Amino acid sequence: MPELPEVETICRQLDKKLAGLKIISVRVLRSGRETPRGQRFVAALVGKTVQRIERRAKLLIFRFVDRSALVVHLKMTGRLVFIKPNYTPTRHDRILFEFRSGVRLAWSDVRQFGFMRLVKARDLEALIAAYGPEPLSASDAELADRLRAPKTRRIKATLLDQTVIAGVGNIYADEALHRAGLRPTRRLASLSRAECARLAHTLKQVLAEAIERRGTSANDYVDARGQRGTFSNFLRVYGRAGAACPACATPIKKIVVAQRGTHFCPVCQT
DNA sequence: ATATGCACCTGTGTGC
DNA sequence: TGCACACAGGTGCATA
Repeated sequence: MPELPEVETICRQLDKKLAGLKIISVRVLRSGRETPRGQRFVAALVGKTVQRIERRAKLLIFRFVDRSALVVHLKMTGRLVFIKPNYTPTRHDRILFEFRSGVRLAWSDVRQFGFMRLVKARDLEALIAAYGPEPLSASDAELADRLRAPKTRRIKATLLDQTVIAGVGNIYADEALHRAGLRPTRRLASLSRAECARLAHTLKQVLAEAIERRGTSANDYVDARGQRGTFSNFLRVYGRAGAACPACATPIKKIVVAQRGTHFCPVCQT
């Protein structure tokens, strides 16, 4: 589900409520392939105190005061939602956390693609280093340069590559390309410096706007308070195949690029 | 180097 | 109504 803006939204809400709190209980309800199972994980986590919660790429990082960290990837359908003490677990809940002061959190994941890993400070650094720069921290020039580097690749595939730029997923790749007036299938070698700069700019713009609206709920996504993101109402192409382009009223087309559904306006995007 | 296919899972929507 | 199939905010690996 979540891309950078959704993970950022959840991150801010978690940090606000959980920073400084100690974990007092952990209940593993469903352990899948990527779910920590058993007593070791629980025993290691109980008693740790959250220093703060950060986001890097699409990862949520619970940093503990002992310098270890819990790294979470929600993948397609993962959720982290605050729950009430009388909450009844659903079949998709994987782990329930209780913090001091009674705050509780549920991690659920319908498709079970997501993971949680408890790592030491060293391993965390290595994990984080593998990603490209954060688009909202990097300059337009740096982003444009990185986007231009793999010359023969399609621009959409490059946007989705987490080692080029971190945090961009299918929705915001399509939205940024529409705003920049670029076809997702364009090869990078064909992009002018100005076009790359334009794309870097629209990418940052669309990510920032989506964060302000607490993300996009195309389907299941909800934030940590269980609320849907409202950027869904401002999408220009994603999920709008056949509907009118907001700029020129031409019907939006849907094709497959880099194995992903890809939406674009055949007139505005060249 | 890049693209493609498939795998990991479950749920939902579509068309017959 | 039932059933088969395509597809879904992500990523990783094996093969062309």
